[in-house]
Amino acid sequence: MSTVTITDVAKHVGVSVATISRHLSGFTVRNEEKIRQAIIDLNYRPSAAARNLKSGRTGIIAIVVPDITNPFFASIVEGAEGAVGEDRMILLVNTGDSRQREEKALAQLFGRVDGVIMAPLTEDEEGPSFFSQFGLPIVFVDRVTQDGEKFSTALTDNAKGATIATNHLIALGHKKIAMISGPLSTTPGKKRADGFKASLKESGLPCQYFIESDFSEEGGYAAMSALLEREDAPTAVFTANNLMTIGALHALRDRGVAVPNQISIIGFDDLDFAELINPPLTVIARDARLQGALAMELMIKQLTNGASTQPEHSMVDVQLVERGSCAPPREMQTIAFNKVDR
Amino acid sequence: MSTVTITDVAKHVGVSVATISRHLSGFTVRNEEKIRQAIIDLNYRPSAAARNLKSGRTGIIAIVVPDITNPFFASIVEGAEGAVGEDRMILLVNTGDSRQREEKALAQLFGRVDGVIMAPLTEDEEGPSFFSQFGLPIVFVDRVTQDGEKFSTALTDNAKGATIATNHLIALGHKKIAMISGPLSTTPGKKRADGFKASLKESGLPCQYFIESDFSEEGGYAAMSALLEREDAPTAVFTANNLMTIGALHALRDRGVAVPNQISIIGFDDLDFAELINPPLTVIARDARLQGALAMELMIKQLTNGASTQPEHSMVDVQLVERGSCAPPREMQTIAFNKVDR
DNA sequence: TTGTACGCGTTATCAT
DNA sequence: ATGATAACGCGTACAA
Repeated sequence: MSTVTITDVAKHVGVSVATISRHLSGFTVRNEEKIRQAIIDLNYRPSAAARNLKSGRTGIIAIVVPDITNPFFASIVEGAEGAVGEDRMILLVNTGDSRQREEKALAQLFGRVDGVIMAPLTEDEEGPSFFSQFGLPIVFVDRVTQDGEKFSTALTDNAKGATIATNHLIALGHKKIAMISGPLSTTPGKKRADGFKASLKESGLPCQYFIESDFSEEGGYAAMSALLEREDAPTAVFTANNLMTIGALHALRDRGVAVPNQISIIGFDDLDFAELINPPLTVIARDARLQGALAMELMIKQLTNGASTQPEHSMVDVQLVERGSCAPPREMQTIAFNKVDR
Repeated sequence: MSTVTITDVAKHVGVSVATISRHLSGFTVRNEEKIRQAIIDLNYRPSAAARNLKSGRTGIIAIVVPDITNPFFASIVEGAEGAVGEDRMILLVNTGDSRQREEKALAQLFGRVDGVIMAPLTEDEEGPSFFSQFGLPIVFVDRVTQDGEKFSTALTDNAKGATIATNHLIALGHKKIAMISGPLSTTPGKKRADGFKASLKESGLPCQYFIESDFSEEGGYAAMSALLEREDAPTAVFTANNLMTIGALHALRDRGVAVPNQISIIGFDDLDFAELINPPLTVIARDARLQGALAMELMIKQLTNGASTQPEHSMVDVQLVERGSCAPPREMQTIAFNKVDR
């Protein structure tokens, strides 16, 4: 147990604690060498707790995500980690998609961290107001809450991504286009659904195959299965996140539905193995690491500039990555196949 | 800024700070209701820093992993998170495979956390002696350092997994079996290589296709490419972790090598999409979440029982998950194909 | 049951 | 440049 304090070092060297403290803070003092040696000999480490108490700061930034095993959030965390810098650390909270855990975590966080980067479960939360009430800086990443405008955000251009995906399918000639959507209570869920519906409307297509699911692999599986059950099944589907895409692919595989011959599929968020599956998966991609890094930068800016900082909003761009999972609908394939599939 | 302290509450109610403190600790005091109300009215939150200083504990357990975007480590973290309990939290440190960051993080951790669960970069580190010197409880997960025996560990039965994988290939009739190994300086790297070599030797097969790589996707790609370059290429390959498996699959795909007809492949660690690729991937699987949970349990046990606790070692089992990526070598396929592939 | 007063380890202020 | 000391906010032994 390192029960050795600054006082012990001071006594050992024969100076006052103030001198040791100053040396630690980088000031020039008299017995530099002796002090350095004493610190090593005694194995002295400053107490973080005492420093926190004195300074009111902890040097720790919390990052709250719904599910760390989702590769997207893992990348967000990695990006944030990379941008946190030398003298701060990250406290990860994985809420496991549980509102209870999220609330509890938020309460616990106060006083332990200097700020919170968070991807809230849903938009209708009181968490953030809770924090703003206490003056703890907060930055939203990927998702916001209702009064999210008042805080800095690092989001994705969700609507644009959904529009690109939908238009891609429309351009291929699809008329019966499905969307397996995320919860409309979340930012990305809502925005992507909006983008999808807007594209459909613009092209004069009806919105007949819209399923609100839950961003999970199981949800994607169930939704895709339901879609395939329908008498008049869609010829193309847009899945609103990586996990649901995986689930949908499993459903397709289990039922022996051929992609893209029988159905086209495009997912939001790239997957590590998108090129390995057969056919390679066409997706809307974005740089999640960058998004995490941006969130951290916004947080550090707030921490540096103080409470008076104006909230800033950064946006990560999306792009279409065409691989092989989208093709014209079957009735058009003899005409357009060559043009599109290669 | 929540600059409201316990003193403010005490004054507001008209009692002493001790009474408030006792109330907070769950003791029965006189003005329960008034106190409760005052706490709400004033928005009082106990200072974690002050509590830490007093108690010497932080309620935070650090978990140090090399790469959080590796799904395996993400699952470890998730498992640990699930077992951490109500009144503790997790501090995640992602070292990004950098020894520097790892060392720095360890130093920063002291005083901020009650214990450290860690997957060290390599076995030849001084980290643990560093910790034992300071009396900070430590539990190794997935990997240990040289003197790891002295600490609690939550490992996988790596040698067994490698043996099962290798024997599976041998049983199919393969003679030219390659291994794309992890760094021999790491626990899993070394143990899996040992298991592979032992199996070969037991069957009287030479070890001609052993490549030490680095557990990364790029490394797996390079190693697989090198293997395919060889005049007398192997007919089967065992990849020592998930990322290298992905890399190897990419290399195979890029060169148009058919699996399992031209080459069989089996990987250590299951993949989310193992069933989605063509052919579905045969793997050695283990329960990473359980492993993380076990590590956390060992840590909590140590924290509860104090420094006198004897180190314990828990082991997570492995199992063969046969899918479609392994078949007899080409020259035998006419004979054995039916028997094995279905 | 309640209040007083001290200590936890550090940093900052004030004199020297 | 240095030393003594107050203060950070909380918990708790001690006395009442």
